[in-house]
Amino acid sequence: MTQHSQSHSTETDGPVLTRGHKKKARTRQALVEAALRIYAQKGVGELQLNELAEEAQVSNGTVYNYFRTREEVLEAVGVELANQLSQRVSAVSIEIEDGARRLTVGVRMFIHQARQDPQWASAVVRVFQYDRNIRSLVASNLRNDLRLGLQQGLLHYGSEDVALGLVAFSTMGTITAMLDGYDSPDGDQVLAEMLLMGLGVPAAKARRIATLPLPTPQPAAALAEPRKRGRPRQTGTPTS
Amino acid sequence: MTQHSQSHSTETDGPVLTRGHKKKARTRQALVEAALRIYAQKGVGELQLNELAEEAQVSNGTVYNYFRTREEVLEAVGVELANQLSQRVSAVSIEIEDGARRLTVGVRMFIHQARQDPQWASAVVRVFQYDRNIRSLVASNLRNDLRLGLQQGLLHYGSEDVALGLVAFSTMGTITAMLDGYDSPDGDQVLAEMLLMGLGVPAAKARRIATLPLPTPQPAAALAEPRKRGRPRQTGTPTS
Amino acid sequence: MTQHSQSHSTETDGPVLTRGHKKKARTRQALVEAALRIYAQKGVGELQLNELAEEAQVSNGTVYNYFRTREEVLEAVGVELANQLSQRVSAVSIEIEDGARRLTVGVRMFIHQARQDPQWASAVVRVFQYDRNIRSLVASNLRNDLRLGLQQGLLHYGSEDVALGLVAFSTMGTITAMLDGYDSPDGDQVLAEMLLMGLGVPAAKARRIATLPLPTPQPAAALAEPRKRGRPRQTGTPTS
Amino acid sequence: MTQHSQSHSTETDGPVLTRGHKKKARTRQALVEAALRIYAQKGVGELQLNELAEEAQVSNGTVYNYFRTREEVLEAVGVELANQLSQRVSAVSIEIEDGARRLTVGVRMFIHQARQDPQWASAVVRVFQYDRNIRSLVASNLRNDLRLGLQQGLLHYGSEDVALGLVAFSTMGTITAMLDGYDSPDGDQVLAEMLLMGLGVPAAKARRIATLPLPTPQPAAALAEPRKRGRPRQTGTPTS
DNA sequence: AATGAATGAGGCTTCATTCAT
DNA sequence: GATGAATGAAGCCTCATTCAT
Repeated sequence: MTQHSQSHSTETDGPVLTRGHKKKARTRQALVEAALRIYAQKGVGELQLNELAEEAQVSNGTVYNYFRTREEVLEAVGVELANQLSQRVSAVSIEIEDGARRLTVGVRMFIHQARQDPQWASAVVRVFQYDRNIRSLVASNLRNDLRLGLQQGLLHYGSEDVALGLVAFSTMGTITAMLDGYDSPDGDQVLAEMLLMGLGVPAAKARRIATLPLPTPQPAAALAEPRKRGRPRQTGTPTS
Repeated sequence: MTQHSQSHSTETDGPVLTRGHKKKARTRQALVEAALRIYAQKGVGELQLNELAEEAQVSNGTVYNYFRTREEVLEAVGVELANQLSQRVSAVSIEIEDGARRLTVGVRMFIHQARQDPQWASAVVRVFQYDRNIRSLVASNLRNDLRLGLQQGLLHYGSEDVALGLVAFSTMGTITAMLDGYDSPDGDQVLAEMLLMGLGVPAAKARRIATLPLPTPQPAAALAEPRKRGRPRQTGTPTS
Repeated sequence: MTQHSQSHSTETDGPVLTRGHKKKARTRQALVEAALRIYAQKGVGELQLNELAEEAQVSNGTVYNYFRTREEVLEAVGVELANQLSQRVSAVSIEIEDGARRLTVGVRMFIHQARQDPQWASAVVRVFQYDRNIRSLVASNLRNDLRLGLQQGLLHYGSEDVALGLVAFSTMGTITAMLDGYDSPDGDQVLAEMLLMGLGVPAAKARRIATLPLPTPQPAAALAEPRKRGRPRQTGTPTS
Repeated sequence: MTQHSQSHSTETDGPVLTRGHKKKARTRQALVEAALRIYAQKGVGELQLNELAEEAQVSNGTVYNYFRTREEVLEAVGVELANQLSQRVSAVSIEIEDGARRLTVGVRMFIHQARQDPQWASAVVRVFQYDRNIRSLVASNLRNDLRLGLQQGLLHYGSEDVALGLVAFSTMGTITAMLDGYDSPDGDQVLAEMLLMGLGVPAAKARRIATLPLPTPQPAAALAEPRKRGRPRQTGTPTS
């Protein structure tokens, strides 16, 4: 009954799948995106399927044509987000050979995109907190850059795991702070510089690398569609 | 007449612990501690009041003699944890005048305690993620040390907010990584060193400061009481 | 364990009971009166024992020193109110020999007192609706007057039961309307006149009887004490 | 899309009853009717939603597809009953031009129906006591007849509000007495005669109007469906 | 596939009652 | 007796899931 058309990923599946009944796959995508919007506002654990259905403009029963269970929705959204992340990051630093710069670019692009699309950023941060698989994925991306920099003699660190944590969590932290209302305009550069220094890059060089212009940004897509119906809501998100 | 007789735990409860008369009011403390244990295992949003009651060995109705609503429990526990944090941190670095060292000691002690009491650590991390008030509190503690180090010419950073995020989130991240299973034995020193370097301390000096022996640790207390009854548990939160 | 000191009735038991420990009996009376105030505001079925305790300025446990169960409280209050009613009514028309006038005076006094003490009136109306024993009591008082009037050739009616209902319910209705906000200044006279006419008294005579001056009113007593303590409520834990 | 599809019952549902498509939406009506049966047995304030669900043969959750809260159920049932009342009354006296007779017919029909369907009567009386909006509605219906009678020179009264209370409450009182076990066979005629006299109609004329034959009665419908499952019941309301 | 009503387990909350001090 | 914390049954309400159309 469910169909599981494997069309996640970020919209890139243009000519894939017999284009006759794209509608079906679109609904699934609409659900996933709606879920991300809800994540952004209320957190992962707070996602409710009737709200999801409403947000995606389908009836509640329809959700079950695409997912067998709530758990499956969470998983699918996690996968989708992971794909988005991989893709956005790798797209941007694909041509860079320098490990330190790859790292820098990744961190800064991430923060940039977060500033442009706070909803997406909020969802990412929350999933990162919620789902250790996502953390693993992010880590494995970073790990490559770190090792590359190490081999190239650009970076120096005592523990790869600690370095990993430093980079990943301080980036997420900067975004969190931004969402909390503490936004420094060139926070991305400042953070990148600090991180490079922390990873053994001399101050002058760190600053130079951290302030290089970024490659052309990606089109964000896929999120930010506002909800249609309903009063201002007030169901969820307690403190944060 | 009814409530909050004894209040905030970590007070030094002067003469005798069991002063008889207010023995009942210690139930509140039992509830808060039970809540922390549950946070540690399942997350903040997953706290359920019947489970809380069971964990604290009281009946469900008793919870409502101390908190009007579930929301109030979350808040009270957040406050409690915030108090614990402030106190532990300030207790440990109270005699240190050097901003860079204060920072270092704080970060390292925190990680140490987390390693000794993973349950407490898990609760702290989760509350930190969940509750922006806790983040604010941690930030304000750190801010003092940062400014001190800056005035003393020991630290150099471009943005206080970013520096704040760097220190706080990478510390929490290191603990999260530890709880995820990535434990580096000297992680605290390594992280401290990286952070100092990131904040402009020369490499050699950073290493020296980061490897100084720590002051005598505090008795952790207050957590780690095991649950008594119940099935093997495993109800909640999937991934994290 | 309970004491059941039979001191209900309306304060008249001056020199009864060894006056040593009147305090005890006073508490019981305080509870009954508090209950009446709550009846007036929320209705009989809505009485809650913790609220009762607060209103009576005792602790919740104390209620159970005087009543074994909530049901017993309701009953005691019903009895008290019945006594009050009998007493007030009979006190006022005790010297009147004319059935029609007795009826008239009873109805009018009742409405008068209701206007002077709306809280008491509200309680009476609600108990009248709730408790058929009270209805019986009121009925039996009225029945005497009706029969008297019939024997004296002053009243004429086809069914005693219907006449009873007419008088009792329209009186309660007038009070209810008053509490609903529809207050006619001399509603008591108007109603009495209508009732007399309905019971076969010629119009002129009805008006004359209905407009006779009333005997001296009773001191109301026993209700209307305001609540003492408390901010606007705030039962729970103030956390901090 | 979710709520109150069919609304207020007593509509004549034109062609076929079971039109298939909106069959589901008739659940609402089942709920309202079930609520009336419970009102009749236990009182308005005593309505419990699990019992309501059982009585209406749906699961408890279903109730919340139609009403957001218990309070909303009470309100909706009140409105429904108000509609039923308006309709029944106006249906019966629609062709009568004489204010006194309209009044008489209304009162008598009401008592008749109450005798035929004591469950419905009990619900009506209880709602009338509980809900001042219902009282207002009844009043506004009566008011028209009273004014008409006044204009026509048939009725004479000093205060419309008092007259209103007299008629309405004595009618409800007669029904209450009937439910209490005091049933006079011609109670409706006797009461009507008394009321007319009370409103200034000469005795002979009053009797003549009060004893005229009534129009054909309405089919009562909508109540009296027995409960299916369950223990012998008897949980609630003690006295009345 | 889509819809939306129905379901019911399970969580939150209240409140009469008990009990130790 | 008086107190007020503790108790737990019972009611309200939510929400993932099922099902008939």
